[in-house]
Amino acid sequence: MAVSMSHKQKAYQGILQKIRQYMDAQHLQPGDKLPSERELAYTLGAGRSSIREALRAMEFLGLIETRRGEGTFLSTYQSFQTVELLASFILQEKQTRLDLADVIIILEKEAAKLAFWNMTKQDIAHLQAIIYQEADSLKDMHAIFFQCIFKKSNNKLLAKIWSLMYDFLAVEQEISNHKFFYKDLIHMYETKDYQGIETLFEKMILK
Amino acid sequence: MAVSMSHKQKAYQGILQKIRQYMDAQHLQPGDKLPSERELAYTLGAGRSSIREALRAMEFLGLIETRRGEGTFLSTYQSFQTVELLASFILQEKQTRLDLADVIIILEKEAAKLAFWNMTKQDIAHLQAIIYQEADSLKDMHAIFFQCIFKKSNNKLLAKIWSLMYDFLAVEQEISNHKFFYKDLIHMYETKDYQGIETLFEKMILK
DNA sequence: TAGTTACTGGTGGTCAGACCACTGTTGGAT
DNA sequence: ATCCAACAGTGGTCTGACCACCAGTAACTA
Repeated sequence: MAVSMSHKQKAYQGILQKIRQYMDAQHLQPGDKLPSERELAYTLGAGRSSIREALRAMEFLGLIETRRGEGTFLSTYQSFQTVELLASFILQEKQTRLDLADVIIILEKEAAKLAFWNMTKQDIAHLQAIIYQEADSLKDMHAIFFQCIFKKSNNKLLAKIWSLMYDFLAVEQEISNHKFFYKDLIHMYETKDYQGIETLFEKMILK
Repeated sequence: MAVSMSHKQKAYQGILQKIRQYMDAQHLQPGDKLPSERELAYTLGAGRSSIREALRAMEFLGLIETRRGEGTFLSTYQSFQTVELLASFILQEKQTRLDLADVIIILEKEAAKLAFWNMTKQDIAHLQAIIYQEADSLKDMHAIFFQCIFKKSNNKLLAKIWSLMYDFLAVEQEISNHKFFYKDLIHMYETKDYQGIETLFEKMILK
């Protein structure tokens, strides 16, 4: 078998990686052309059908754009259409919601900890202001509050995952019960109580 | 051409629709089995490769699950495919790759902690076995090791995010430095040292 | 020369057939 | 009744073959 399959991983997943590497190595910009499917197949040592499955995945994500007779190109725009499509599939299974809630708490906790070391007095004051100026809803306030924290965490990926998950949270679903929570967190920043953050969030994990 | 192509629409898109219809007509429930690829190809009048491209898309969306030697099944865990989406086009950016490493560590840490309360002696023995039976690569070993832990964490969403992120890790990128790491973790399970897990992972976060 | 046409090579789109590796079952031997 | 080997079915992959389409280029015309 040409494509190295490390443990059940399908070929197209490996190919995705390789194509990504290729894009990186060649410094491809949006709009640039990718090698032809046949060439990719030869270069990466895979069958053309496997290459195509990988490309379909990328196309589905809006990463590339294929034009018959011309070739495959890096997409110039990030299509968000996919997001909406996916949103329509959101499931209502109970367990998933519980999982989701935990995941969000975990992300918020870690962001709060990462942000800990970058938190200035000004930032703290800002947080304070957020919880006092009444927002439309608790959920909005919560979102703004943590957007701020995620920003200070300096990890955009973490922030992105969070915002995505957060969008899925049913509106009715409670976020954090009381304002005490936010005040407590701010207080920990003020008093440099790193360990306290862990404890504060830990209580909220359901299981 | 067997598959009706209403101008420019690709075959697999039409096939997606047809499969949807089929699912509806047959009242398929999550977990039910789909016809085999060959049968679908015959029934829908398309080539098997086109069927596969459609199935790949559905799999990518988390709608189905394929099991080699068994068949294709409706996923019991639909939704949050969004994560995948996000992952891929977020990861195009540069800085995010550094963030990625941290995120993965965070996810693994939290999974390890969630799993803590469900860990039996048998499970621990299993983990032990994994690190001793030499795998193809360290990355593979690591993956198997944590797949086990994520399973015990009882949070499928967390696991899904992790596996996705993990796929994006460049092969060369080191995971965890030494085998000591795994042994340490196992030891903490044995000695019921919950706090130790936090500390163990904390050291690995870059910033 | 300038403009049109026809040709040609390359590309994605699709299909058919062939293996392989894996799974669950079945039927016979014990 | 139990066990195990052979088997049929399935997804995973590769190959080779067409087709439809596009972009140049060469040839032809005016």
